[in-house]
Amino acid sequence: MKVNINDIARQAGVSIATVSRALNGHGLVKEETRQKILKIAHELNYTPNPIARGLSTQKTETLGIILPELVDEFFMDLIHGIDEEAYRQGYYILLSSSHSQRNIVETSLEFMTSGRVDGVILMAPKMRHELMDLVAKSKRPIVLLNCIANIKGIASFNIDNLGGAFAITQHLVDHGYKKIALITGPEGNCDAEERLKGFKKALEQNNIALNEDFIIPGDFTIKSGYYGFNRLFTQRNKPEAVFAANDMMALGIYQAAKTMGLKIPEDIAVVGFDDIRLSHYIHPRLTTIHVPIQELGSRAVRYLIKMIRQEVDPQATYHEKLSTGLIIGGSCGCQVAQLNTII
Amino acid sequence: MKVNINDIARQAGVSIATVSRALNGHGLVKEETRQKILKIAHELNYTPNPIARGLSTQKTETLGIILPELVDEFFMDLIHGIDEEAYRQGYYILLSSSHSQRNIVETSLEFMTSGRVDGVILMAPKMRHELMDLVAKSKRPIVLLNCIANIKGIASFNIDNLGGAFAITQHLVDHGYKKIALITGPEGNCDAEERLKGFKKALEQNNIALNEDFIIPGDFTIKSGYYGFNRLFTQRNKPEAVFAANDMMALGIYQAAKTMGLKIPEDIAVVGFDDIRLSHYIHPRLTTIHVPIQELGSRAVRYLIKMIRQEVDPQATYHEKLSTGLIIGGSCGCQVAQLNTII
DNA sequence: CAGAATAATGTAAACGTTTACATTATTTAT
DNA sequence: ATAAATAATGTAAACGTTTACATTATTCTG
Repeated sequence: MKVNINDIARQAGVSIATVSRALNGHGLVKEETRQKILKIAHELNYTPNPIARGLSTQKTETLGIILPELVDEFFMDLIHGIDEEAYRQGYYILLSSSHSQRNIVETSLEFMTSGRVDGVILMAPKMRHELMDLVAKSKRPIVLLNCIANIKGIASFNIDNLGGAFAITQHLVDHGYKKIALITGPEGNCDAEERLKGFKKALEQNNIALNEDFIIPGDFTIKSGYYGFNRLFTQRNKPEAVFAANDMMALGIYQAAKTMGLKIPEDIAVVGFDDIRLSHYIHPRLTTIHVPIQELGSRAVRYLIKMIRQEVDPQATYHEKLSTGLIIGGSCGCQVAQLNTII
Repeated sequence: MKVNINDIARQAGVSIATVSRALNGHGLVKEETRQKILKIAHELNYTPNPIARGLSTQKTETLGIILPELVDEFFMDLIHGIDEEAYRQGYYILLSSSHSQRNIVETSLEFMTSGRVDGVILMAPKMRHELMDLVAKSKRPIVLLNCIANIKGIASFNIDNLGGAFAITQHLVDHGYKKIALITGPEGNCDAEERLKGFKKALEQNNIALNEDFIIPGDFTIKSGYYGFNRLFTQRNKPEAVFAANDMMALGIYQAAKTMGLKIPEDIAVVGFDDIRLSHYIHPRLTTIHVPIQELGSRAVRYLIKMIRQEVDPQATYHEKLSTGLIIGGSCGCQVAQLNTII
């Protein structure tokens, strides 16, 4: 039979309020009484029912995590970071992702109104109006994981896309490349837009004229990298280096280069962005930007819990941009020892 | 101000019990009354508080998912399958994973006793005694995702490791290879043990003597594949084909082969198990066994919900083994068109 | 029309915890 | 010793829903 607080109180010869105070560590309880209660609770394997506690306190110690999809290691790393930090702070993770049967607006609405979660981490690469409305109206703390920065009353976290793209483009420039192309991410995706900005900024700061023919639209898939590179190399004016706005597209470029009989980096230097695991194992190892995804997850959780606990103002405007790191492989032209290659 | 059931009842001029009956669709309610209540609830944006409902019904419509780790695409695919099916059936996912700060026994105990979840999906590659005790004593339905099969009162799901290993070993035999090696998975990991069994069974059924020197222990990492292959090829007696018990180890074999100046499949045929995404992009494409991980997740959820709803006996013994598929690449010696390669 | 059966609704309590405020016990100060 | 202050405990209600069983309303049958 399930033990409840009344059983503990009866056996300890005190009221249920005293049991509650003893177990929760606030309110006055004589130390002697408290020890007695703790001992009995331990003997009877009693822990407070979190559902009842949730109804009483209006807090569930649960965080809602809303993701746009669950398709690659990025999301694994993010969830991993979130899970670790949440656990560390005594929170549970209610996970939800968009798929063919559910969209992100419905899920967001539900999490924000249902009482199941104390706060929400929302990742939506494209922030539609209806979503922004929801976020603005929410009674529950929310942390966004995207480019939205310095908007009144919004807390958001992201990686420094612009800084990373700048760094890797600068690296190509430092190699002496002048004709540098970019295969972009999807239109409307703000990470992609920031990477484009970083690319342009690096060219500008190095007094390299931007050639619009060297900006090819992509969609973060291998295929768009493959076809984008094909397009670049069927143009009259050919680049000497190409920056793929993510590593998957860089893989597509590797494919296309092989098909065309081009050598990397001798004929064409290639760099990517996000340092997926695969990038370690291709030849030459891809030069790319490492992004701290787990840390992104854990920092977002930390701030969200601060808001829930009112340790920071939930209405405050806050933004964090996590810095990225340049990972040197051989694909840009650097001479590196390469042990970890497949072929 | 948060609307509650009393507001709806007052405005509809009925009791809260009638509101509850109307919204939950059971118990008698006059259709006219029901429509009126639904209309008002909709106008006031009322939905029942799930926490209060949970306390009353002792059901939260939440499933606890306990995973041993969150490190690769296997877990992403599994969570994806779980998430989709749970959503389809109106359930939420409370996700928890082991990490440096938490072990699987604690988490299992907590999920089974705390009332936060209606049932649990537990994946533990090594079923320790204390875990088996917990599972046996649990008041909540549990589905295991591992090799435990046909144990009294336990429901479990897994992929057909033995069948897949048999099939891929048979494929090597069909190529005419007689000297076939295996790099195993970790000791005590039952998936690994089943793959070893399938390997042995294929040899036996083809009257090929098992050479113990051709069984090399591995741990599912690239490194153990690399060093395992090195060991195989420093032996006097060398194999003509090697089956890596997972694709990551197969990648390690590719590395080692390159280092040694061996060609795949000309000098040594290589096959793997689990068809990770990376296996599509190496040259030659790895011949491997495809495993339906998303389906594993969704079938486990489906059965768990059946147990929760008492549509099946929660004390019944049940096991499902999901069949695998042979994916032909060039690494075994088959001639295949290979477009999707990196180099 | 009256009684029986069925449909519909309401009342009260349950679920298990937390906590504001009232009450009691103990300690301190004069 | 008495009064005031502080510590400790208890009572009652709250949180928001569900549902067993009682009550009332409506319909059916003889």
